[in-house]
Order: sequence, then structure tokens, then C-alpha cells
Amino acid sequence: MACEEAFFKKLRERGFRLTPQREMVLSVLHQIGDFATAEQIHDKVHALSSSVDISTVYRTLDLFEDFRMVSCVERGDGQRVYELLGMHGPHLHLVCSGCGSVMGAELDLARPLAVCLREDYGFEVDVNRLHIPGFCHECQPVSGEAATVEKR
Amino acid sequence: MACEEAFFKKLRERGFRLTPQREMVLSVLHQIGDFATAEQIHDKVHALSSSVDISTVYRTLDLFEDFRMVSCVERGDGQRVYELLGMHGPHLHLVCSGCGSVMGAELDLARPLAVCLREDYGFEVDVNRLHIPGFCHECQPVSGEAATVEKR
DNA sequence: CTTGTTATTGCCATTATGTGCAGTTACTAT
DNA sequence: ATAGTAACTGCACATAATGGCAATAACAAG
Ligand SMILES: [Mn+2]
Ligand SMILES: [Mn+2]
Ligand SMILES: [Zn+2]
Ligand SMILES: [Zn+2]
Repeated sequence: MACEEAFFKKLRERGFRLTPQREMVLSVLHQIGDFATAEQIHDKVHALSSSVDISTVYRTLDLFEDFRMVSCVERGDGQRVYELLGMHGPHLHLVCSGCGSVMGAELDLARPLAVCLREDYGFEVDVNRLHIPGFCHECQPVSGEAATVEKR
Repeated sequence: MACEEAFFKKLRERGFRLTPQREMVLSVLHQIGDFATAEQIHDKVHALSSSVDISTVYRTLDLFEDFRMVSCVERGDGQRVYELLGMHGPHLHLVCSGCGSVMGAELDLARPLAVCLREDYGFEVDVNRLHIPGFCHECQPVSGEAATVEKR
């Protein structure tokens, strides 16, 4: 595919190498299309080549993130999910603290806030990495009683 | 202190118990004043009572977070830092991807975004938990070349 | 004060992720 | 094609954080 070729070229331009492991992770991300955990990705890569280690998957996802090809979201449970950008394009991530679902949102909505923070604090917001905690439509907290603490 | 008493009362009102461990963690957080890792907190608690386990510290910090007394920030390195609210009051957290520093910012700046997301997506933003990635004044990325990837 | 209930703790196992290192392999230049 | 360089990998291990569980202790009631 064309988009992959462009990525491979950029890789080499910057001194990185194109390895079968990286090709496989990228291919698997394409195949999945949706969010996936490192382990889910590793499972599919493992099916293609059983010697690939999960640490390589982590390192590859990290690299893809640096290249802005993949976005990573910390889900409510202690696991991260990774998503291939480029098809949906960059977007905000609304992460529901109730059900753990992740919703994409128009990135431009965060622009005014970014401008404020640059002007008032000299802080350059990385809007691509912004993920916003809260509650989705199904999980609205009991109105009025905002700070209810659940017994364990 | 008065603010601690108020918290202890709220604890019991909701069926939680006031234990020496919880008192110690709260006292240590006061003493530290700044951000601290779970391990730093545990060290100081351990000095007061050497049998307290770090898992208890984690659970206590979790509880304090539920009570909105403590705010937790995922720092760049794989560690979280905890901060006692109430003195500074709630605020946004600007987390620098360069140096790992955390800056507090006026919470109201995020209000317009929250309104947009509620109206457009039915998503109720939890502004207290919002932390914003980017680069502080000292760590401004090379302008123009946004997506520079470092060799490892 | 004594007793009962059950939230909480300490301990230990487990999970998700990161790292050091020596052997391997992709790329470059001859 | 061959050889040199250094990026990359697999493996083993380290680390931060979480979860199960039986023993403990905080609180309420008598
Ligand atoms: Mn997304
Ligand atoms: Mn703060
Ligand atoms: Zn939800
Ligand atoms: Zn910085």
C-alpha cells in the first residue's frame, strides 16, 4: 500500500531499519482496524511468526507512536490500547471512566484551550496526545451527587 | 487540623474507617506538600510505622483520589505522582513530555471545551482529572519540525 | 467493657510494561 | 557479492501497580 511505503521511506531516511517484525505489527494493526491491547496485537503477530517477542511489540508500538502513526490510550482497567491513525486521522480521545469506552472527537475543539495555555503559561499543548476523562452518555454520573465514593 | 477532621467525619459517614495508616498517609502528604511517588510516600510512612505495606499506600491514595483529596498524574517515566489538593485547590495539570515537570493551571480554562463536548457528544468531562500533555517553556520542540523522532 | 460485624491490612502472587545485553540482521559502501 | 557498522531482536530479568485472602482491628450496639 502507498501509505505504508511512505512510512517505510521515512523510517530509513531517519536511520531506522525496516524489519519483518515492524511490517507484521503494522499489518496486524491494519487488519484489526480498531483499538487493541499489546497482547492482542502480539497474539496476531505470533500467529504469523511465533518467535516474535512481546517486548518487540511494545518497542514497535512505541516507535509508531513517535512517528504519530499510532495513538495510545490508557483504559480504565490497567491496560493500554493502541489504534492505528491515518484512516480516522488524528482526533481527541474521550475516555469513559464508567465503561472504559473510547470515543473519537473533533480535534479542533481543543484548539482554543491550546491557545490559552500557550499565551498564559507558555505551554505548547500536544493536541494529538490529548485524552479526556469523563463519562459517556450511557454512564452519566448521578446528577447533583458528583463525588460519590463506592465501597470496595 | 480542621480540614482533616472534616475528612475523617466524611469517611465515617460513608461507612469507611479511620485507620492509623490513613492518618499517616495524609500526614505525610501534608508534610511533603509537593508531588510525590507512591514509593516516596511509603518511605516516609514506613519511618513512622515500619510494618505498613506499600500496597496499603496505593489503596489509600486510591481512596483519597475517590474523595477528591488527592490528584494523580502519570509522569513521563513509568511512574505516577500524587499531590494533596485543598491547599492549591483543584487545577489543570500541564505535563511536560520533555522534562516531566507538572504545572498547575487555571481550571476554568477547560470549561468551554467541556461545554462543547457535552453538547456535541453527550460526554461529561471530568475536569478535575484532566491532564494535558505538551511541552513547557524550557522544552519547546524545534519549531516547524514537529515530529522529530529520537534514535534510541 | 464485651461482643459481633465487616472494612481494612499485610503478605504474597500476578499482571502490564520496561530494560540490559549479547547475538543477529538490515543496510551501506566497496 | 562481501564485509563493516550499528540498529534491532529475543531472552531474561526488573519494575510499578493490582488483586486474592486469611488475619486483624475499627466501630456500633448492648
Ligand atoms: Mn481514536
Ligand atoms: Mn497540581
Ligand atoms: Zn461509559
Ligand atoms: Zn519541560
